[in-house]
Amino acid sequence: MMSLVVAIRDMFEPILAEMSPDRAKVADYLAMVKPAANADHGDYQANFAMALAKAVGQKPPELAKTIIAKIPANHLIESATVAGPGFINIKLKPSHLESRIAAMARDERLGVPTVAKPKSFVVDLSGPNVAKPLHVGHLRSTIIGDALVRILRFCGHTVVGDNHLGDWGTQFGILIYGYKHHRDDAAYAADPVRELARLYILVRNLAKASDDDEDTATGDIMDACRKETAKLHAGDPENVALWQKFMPACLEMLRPIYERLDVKIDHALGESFYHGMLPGVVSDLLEKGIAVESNGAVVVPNAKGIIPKDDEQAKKEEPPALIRKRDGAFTYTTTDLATIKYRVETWKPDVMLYVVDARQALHFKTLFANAKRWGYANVDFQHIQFGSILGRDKKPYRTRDGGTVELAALLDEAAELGLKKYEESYASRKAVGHEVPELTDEVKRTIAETVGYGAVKYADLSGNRTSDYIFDYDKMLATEGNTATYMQYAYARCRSIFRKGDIDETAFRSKLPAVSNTTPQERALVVQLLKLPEAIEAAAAEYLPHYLTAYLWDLAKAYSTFFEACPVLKAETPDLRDSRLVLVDLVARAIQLVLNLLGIRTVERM
RNA sequence: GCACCCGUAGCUCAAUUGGAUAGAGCGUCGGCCUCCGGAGCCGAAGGUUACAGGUUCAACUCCUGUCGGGUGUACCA
Repeated sequence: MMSLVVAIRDMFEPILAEMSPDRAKVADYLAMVKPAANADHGDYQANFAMALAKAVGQKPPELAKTIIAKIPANHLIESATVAGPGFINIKLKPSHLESRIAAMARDERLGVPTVAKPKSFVVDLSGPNVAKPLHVGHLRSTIIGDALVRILRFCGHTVVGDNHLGDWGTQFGILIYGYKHHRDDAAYAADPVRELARLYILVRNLAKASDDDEDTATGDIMDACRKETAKLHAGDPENVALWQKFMPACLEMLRPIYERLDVKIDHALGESFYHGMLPGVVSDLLEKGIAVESNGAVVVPNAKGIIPKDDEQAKKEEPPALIRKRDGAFTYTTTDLATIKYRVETWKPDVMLYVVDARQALHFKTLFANAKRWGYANVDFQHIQFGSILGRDKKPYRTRDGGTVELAALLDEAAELGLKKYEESYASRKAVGHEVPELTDEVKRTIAETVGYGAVKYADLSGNRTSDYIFDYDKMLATEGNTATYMQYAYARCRSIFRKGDIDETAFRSKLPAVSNTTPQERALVVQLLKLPEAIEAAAAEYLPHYLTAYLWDLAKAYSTFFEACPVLKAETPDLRDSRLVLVDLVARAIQLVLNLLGIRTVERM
């Protein structure tokens, strides 16, 4: 089923084709049909009369009237009126809304079509450094990346998620050094994951290196660690064997966090995977004349083709991309180029998304430019950037004593607060005299985690991803406003109605009653439900998950208003009751579907 | 120095990519519980969209400049 907005555009298409002097502009004009900015103006609005008037030399309001007069008899539009400087306000026929909502209810995909021309995507997401605990810095890439994978896949695209692990860096030097000098064999045999975690922290503390400066920290111990890293990279048999021995345990450290986040990534091809390809990348770039030697290193000139000759020029120009250091070591640019080569050869993507912190914008700008020079010009590279997570003091989010916040602890706290929310709600409902069921600890734990983790994810996804955001448990778990909790609550209320009415939704859906939309609240809810396909398409097209949270927020508000005004189980007639049940069920399904696209779960009671 | 991002209500954020009277939540003020879940609903106040120009029928959005904040700037990834 085509979406509402497309159906309306199709109606105007022949009219505009006839009237427009420039046929090529018709598509642009049609794009000016959008949902009404203000519900008082109707359901949809067409803004093309002003632009077209300019082209044909007429006054916009008169031209709008002419266009309206040409609309053929149809079952879609009830009225089209001219307003202001030439807007066409469109109101849809209730009968059409009803038949659309019926079709939506019959459809497992809730009327969301798959794309006509599926593309192939590779999404680079999460990318933690293994061998150390996952921390808050990896949260956004993981959450946003996972949401994009889910959204694009739902739209019908082929999507490969790839976790580009940092599994070849200094942290292994630290582990190898620790294992050689401080290991406890019995502890390692009993629980390698725990022992490696202990060694990593021990060595870091001995070297007094923080998470940020482990690559640059000075001191004998860090020098020794870096030597172990260099030996690993040079192929030293002992260190390579240790690396191979450690890797399974390192991956095992990550697994529980991804499980809790409900994130599954298809591949985890880390830096180590590309290690062997790097010399070939450099020699190929040199052969093709894309890279040159400079100061003993190998570099690719910047976008202007410049390699700074002196400090003065270096200050003015964008830097070249270094692909082999003077000491012979390769850089992350080299690895990234090798990764592009591998991904293109293996998965042949049309689009490659890098869900990475905005601070790496310059790196990706040069990386993409260089990849295109190298022969990958037909791949659409996109840096899906996002801002930093800040604390309430607007500085990078840290623990009270200034350390990095580990994800395990963060999720623990979120679930704990989720449980507290439930208990507060339980007490207050009980106090008001509601009948509240006693739930098992198991069910309560599921509620706590669903609410807590959902709150964290939703808070991350509901803002425009490019801006920084302030991490605040109180705000993300708020029961008022645009939060996961509110959406989950709206869902639980829908489900509660079906429970209360003792209605089996599977049976109900198999024999759907007719829908009417007599009251303004019902009509508003119907129109909002029908905007679902547009919301998903927009989120997929712009890679902006917050379009989906905005949709959910509007839907939940429309539902709450409906809920207050329109009794369902106690509706005046059985037909009306059934009609409203369809709406309630659709709200629940739409919330569940969209939350699922964001990687957030729902619960039947909370 | 140069480059990129940002500046919207007291606070946290939107604004469907150039459309009508710039919208929400929190907070403030005022209503609503014999009623399907009050983790709720209805309403009010609150704005020179940092500032100054420009383009356009139309600018928070595009261009130029100024001020303020953040980030990044070849051998760490």
